[in-house]
Amino acid sequence: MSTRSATDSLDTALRFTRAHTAMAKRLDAVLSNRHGISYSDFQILLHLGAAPNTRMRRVDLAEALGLTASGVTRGLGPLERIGLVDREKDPRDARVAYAALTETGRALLVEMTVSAQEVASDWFTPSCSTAEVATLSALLGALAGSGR
Amino acid sequence: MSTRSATDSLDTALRFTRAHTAMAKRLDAVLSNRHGISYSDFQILLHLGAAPNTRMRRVDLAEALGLTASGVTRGLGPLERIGLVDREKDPRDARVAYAALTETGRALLVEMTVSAQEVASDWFTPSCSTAEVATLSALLGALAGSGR
DNA sequence: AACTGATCCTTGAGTGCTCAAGTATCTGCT
DNA sequence: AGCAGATACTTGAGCACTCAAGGATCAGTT
Repeated sequence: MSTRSATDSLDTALRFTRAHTAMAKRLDAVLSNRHGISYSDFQILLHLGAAPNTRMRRVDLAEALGLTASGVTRGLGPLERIGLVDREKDPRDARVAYAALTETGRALLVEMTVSAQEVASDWFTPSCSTAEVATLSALLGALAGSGR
Repeated sequence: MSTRSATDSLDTALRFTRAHTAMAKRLDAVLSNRHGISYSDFQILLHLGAAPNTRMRRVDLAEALGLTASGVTRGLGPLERIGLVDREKDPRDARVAYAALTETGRALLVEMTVSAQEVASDWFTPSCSTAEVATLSALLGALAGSGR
């Protein structure tokens, strides 16, 4: 019984990574082809776009994405270089460096969001009803929240 | 309406990767610490263990894992070197190289599976009931299946 | 029996992360 | 005022993949 449920969990975990691999590949392929930006970079832009003043501390960005601070530094590098994101200082705390969306960044984000919504919707639809996507979303939300 | 459902899909996709990142990290940390083998290597061993004669063609392994053939070659390298997996030839087709679990590989797999079941179970439990895990598993199975 | 195209696998270069270690700055205790 | 520890960020080395290209072998056609 408890054994049964444990093997179910492992099985679910494996399906989880299998499904996620497929989804991420699809999203990444379309976003890269259409906009020249990877799925992970898009995630960064999206979070910045949703934040007040479209800017965030790097540490908070890492927390929001489930990455390390290191990963955020690496990801932000190219985005700064191509002018989508700006580096801003905090006048009160010299340690922090904000990442802020530029005007071009905001514009690109809008376009990319349309593509991403389309891809995500197409990916879920054939196997899941709208209600099922909602269920999935709720479960994933709980798991992502407690994840750390 | 249709717009609403599209933004839900994107939101679900983001939660999906957020939750998966957290889960994979956890699994990886425990398996690496306790057995010195990463989560992705464990997945390879698991699939081999479930296959007839505990061996598979590399191409089939790639398909099962959702990876490219290239990724499988890279992952198998270290496992062969430390004696968990053997390379076997097909007498009828000189192109194919089977990956086969060794005796040590089978033994380690059994131990690792116990750890992995425990971690997976612990990870799902606080946020999901057993029934919810079952629902999740079914949805993910459908998505993973249609993924390609 | 040779030519064409598909299949299986590997390799070089590059991406996107990780951890561990290091620098700089801030905060609180004494 | 000064020191201790926490916090923010960066950097070097390394891991787990990817794609594109290439080599070897096989199966079907002529």
